[in-house]
Amino acid sequence: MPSASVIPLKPMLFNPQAQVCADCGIRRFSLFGVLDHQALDNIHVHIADLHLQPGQSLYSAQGQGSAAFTVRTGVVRLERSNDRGERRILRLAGRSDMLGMEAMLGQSYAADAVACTEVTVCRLPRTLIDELSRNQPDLLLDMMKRWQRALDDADEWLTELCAGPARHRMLRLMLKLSEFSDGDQVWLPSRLEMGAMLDMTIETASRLVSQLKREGVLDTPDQRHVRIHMDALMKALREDADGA
Amino acid sequence: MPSASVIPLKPMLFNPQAQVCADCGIRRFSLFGVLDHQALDNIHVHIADLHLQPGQSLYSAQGQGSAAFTVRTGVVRLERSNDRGERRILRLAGRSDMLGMEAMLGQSYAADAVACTEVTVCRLPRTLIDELSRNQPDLLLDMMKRWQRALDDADEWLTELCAGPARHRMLRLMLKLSEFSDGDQVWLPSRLEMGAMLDMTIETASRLVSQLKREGVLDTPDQRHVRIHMDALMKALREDADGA
DNA sequence: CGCACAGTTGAGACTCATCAAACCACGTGG
DNA sequence: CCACGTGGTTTGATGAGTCTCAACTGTGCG
Repeated sequence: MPSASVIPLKPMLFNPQAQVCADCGIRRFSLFGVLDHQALDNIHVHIADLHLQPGQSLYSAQGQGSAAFTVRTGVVRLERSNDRGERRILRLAGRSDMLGMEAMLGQSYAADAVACTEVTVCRLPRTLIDELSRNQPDLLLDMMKRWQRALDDADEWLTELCAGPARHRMLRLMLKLSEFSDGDQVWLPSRLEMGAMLDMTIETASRLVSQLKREGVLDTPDQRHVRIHMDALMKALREDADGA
Repeated sequence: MPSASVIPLKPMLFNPQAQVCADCGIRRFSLFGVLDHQALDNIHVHIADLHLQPGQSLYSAQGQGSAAFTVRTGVVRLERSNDRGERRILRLAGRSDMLGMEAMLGQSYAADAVACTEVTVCRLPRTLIDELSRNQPDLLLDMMKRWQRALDDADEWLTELCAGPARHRMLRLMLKLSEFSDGDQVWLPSRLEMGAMLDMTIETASRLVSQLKREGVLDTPDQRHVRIHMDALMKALREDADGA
């Protein structure tokens, strides 16, 4: 037994990877959240930390996937081209969301993942799942919950953002964006991105944003950020639901 | 060794449940497809066989889920109400698709599941997943693949059926429906259902169907079935993609 | 300064929703 | 048997909502 003077408050972690994960700000929301320090120490695969600039691609559809990812900061969009060659944004991933999990099943990626803002992610190599099923089978259940969460997100995106008149879809988008806020500022997509999310033209998106600014629902300190006045937004959503 | 005259061609299964599953026509597409007879014999939970009439509900959102289901025959729709109280169909499930898997994670159902046609399903009790993780951990990986497949379906539904002009969405729906065909007849949704899938009114849906009948893409032996002329459909889809 | 590019705004065309009426296939009850 | 209502479907006329095309305005950058 080591002398008391050198025992740290937390158990010492000999695996440097474990130390990084232990200190990670979002660990309690992430896959490893349920692991204690000791268990963390037993993870042997290399978990890399990636940093992306807006517009940079995290992975591409059809690419043979070699890793899944956990978003630590920023917003990532999942997109796909349909048969007419138009790009469609399927959904957004933010802090603590996991994407590209299909790679862990040996499948190719199902969509493109592109950074919308500055983004930091953890890269979880494909082999992690093998290690988990051997050493931490409990985490497989957690993985399933991640899948279910992705499915829930997809379903919600479809019901809320893909139906009804353009104005209503835009209002719902603002509500959705507010979920990705850090502080009172929220990332504001380009008009092109809005179009790809809501299936409308950039002109319509622009008109709607301008309109909401005039109504005092939004204001835009700069081109890529927006302050959303939630009370006004909610009021608009209500009026719009039963008013039409 | 028993005398040759009494040895069955397949090994004898003592668990009556196993016998049912072994004889199931879709077993090789289903969760238990990878199990051999012996392993099948070790499944102890009770897997019930359900039969539903068109319009009958399989489960409802918010209901505390007690089971997942595998579709053996027929078509089931997953639907949800959005904030404006309109029902939206999220996707369809057919032969060998699994639904309600969230129940296995102890969660409530994320949507309503309703039979569109006559339907037969297997009911897989929630406790099955515990049994699997204890006795057949390999199947957990298979379960994950099911989740990924559901996610892929959701993403495809969104990209193909939720964007573009009404006519194009209707054409894509016909293509999608043809995946659920048995024989040359395919289930034809009601106009109300089409509206809930494609976000259009029943009038628009009706007009488009009539138009496609006139063009020789569809014909309807009876109200609830359609014969789809795939070559004409494909031609229409192509013209529609680059023509507009 | 001038170019490139995203965003804004307007006018007209077209798609689709709305409202209304008629039709059809049913089953019910007189 | 037929009249009758019911619920889903079809069709038409009209108007609202979006797209398209076009011009213009900003903003950043060489």
